[in-house]
Amino acid sequence: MRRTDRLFEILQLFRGGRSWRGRDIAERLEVSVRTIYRDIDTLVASGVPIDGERGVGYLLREPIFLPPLTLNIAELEALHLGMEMVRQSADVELADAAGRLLDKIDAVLPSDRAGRDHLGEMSVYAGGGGATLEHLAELRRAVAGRQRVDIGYQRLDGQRSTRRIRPLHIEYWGRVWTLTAWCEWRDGFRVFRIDRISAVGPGSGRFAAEPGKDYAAFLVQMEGKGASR
Amino acid sequence: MRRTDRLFEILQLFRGGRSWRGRDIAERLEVSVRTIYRDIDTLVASGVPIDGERGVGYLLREPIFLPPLTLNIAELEALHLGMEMVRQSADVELADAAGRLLDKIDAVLPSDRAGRDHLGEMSVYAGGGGATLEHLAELRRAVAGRQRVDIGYQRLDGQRSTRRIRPLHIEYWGRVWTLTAWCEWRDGFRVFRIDRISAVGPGSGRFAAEPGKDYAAFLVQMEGKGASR
DNA sequence: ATTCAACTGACAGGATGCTGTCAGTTGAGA
DNA sequence: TCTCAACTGACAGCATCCTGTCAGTTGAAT
Repeated sequence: MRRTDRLFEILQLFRGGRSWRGRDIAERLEVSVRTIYRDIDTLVASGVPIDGERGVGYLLREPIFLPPLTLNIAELEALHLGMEMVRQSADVELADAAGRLLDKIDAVLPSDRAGRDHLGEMSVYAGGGGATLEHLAELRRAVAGRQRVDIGYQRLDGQRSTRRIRPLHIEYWGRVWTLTAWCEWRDGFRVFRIDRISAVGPGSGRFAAEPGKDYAAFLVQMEGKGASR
Repeated sequence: MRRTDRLFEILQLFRGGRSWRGRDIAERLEVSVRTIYRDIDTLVASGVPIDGERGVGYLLREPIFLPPLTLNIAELEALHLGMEMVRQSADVELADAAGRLLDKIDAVLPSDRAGRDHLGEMSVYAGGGGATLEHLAELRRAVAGRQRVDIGYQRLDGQRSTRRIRPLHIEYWGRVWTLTAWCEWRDGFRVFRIDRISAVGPGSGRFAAEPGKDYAAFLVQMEGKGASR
């Protein structure tokens, strides 16, 4: 096997997410362990974020590897605009991630294209303040992990309530984030504005998808009502 | 010079934007033209979009080159979310560029991370329809190129007018796009909602930045009025 | 202090890649 | 049809890189 092919194979092993000892990689790829140590050195030197620890092995610190890409001007502008939109309108975790991604991009662009003023004569004012979205990140995780949660909610008329819900889907409407959920106490679908959710707590574990109470069923129900989305 | 260093130098030459003949590159890097033909073949084979034509030379079809990058999960989510926001809320040019960028990313991701459903249990509904933003792209260009334009505008009360303006800045507010301009007929700053601009025409060429009539002056004036942004 | 596995530096030998040259091909223009 | 520059295939010779081995180092655990 040629060296460049082997380097690629090592990256594919690491992409799987687990850690690998040098000796194990050597056996797998049928070379000496000395060769694997050199290969890992080469990958690290070219920027691949590999962590290694005696007794533990090696693994990729950041699992998503993008090979060299070429973009045109409009694609770079779209990237800058989109990251600014996320920085201002999503939760702090996604906003920070967008910022880090821009930093990575800026670090490798020529100096005439990098830098803070990457939007030129455009500005984004889409923020609603971090506080109103303090629960977005954990709700995203609850949706992804199919975890019931108990939420504290404050309706427009000021009335407060608590609900035990199955969070099904999150929507972004340009200024407002909403959560579509199945409410176990009202036994029906409800849509909550995330900026009015005042508390999120654990709500008795995970839930299984149940026909008639999932997001697909919600969409069918909404179509029946003729609601325009 | 080692070959890999020379390949990098060739990329740097192309990043300058002009075209280069094989013979000129060979002279510059002090190797034979045969070697340069091999180098260009190698760059093309690894995905660099180089165009070549007899008598013209070689140049980079897409001038922005990103070397290998590694991202974590949140950064990839931010990227997907941001590109979807652009696709739905910006003009067709930026929306298409965002789509192409996502296609490029998906093409190089492992299959478990690529694909259309990249937002998982989130949706973006930030579109206002392409028609209302039909002038955004040309206004972006007018701002960038400091070109006066004549616009047809329809105010909220239905009244229509035409204005000759110096377009200074574009703002995105989460649902609405606005254009900040110096209106030459009213001799003052005005802010126009881009979805209410019904026509854009050439407006007697370029304008020079004029103290008191640029975007910085506008911001000072807005601060004076205590307006909250 | 000792042990053991992970890791590194140095070396020899082999393998692979690279370069310039040259004859030939290609394509556009006259 | 001819000319000319851009480009390619083939070749020999050289240069560089890669690999496995082995002695030594390192660091954690005992």
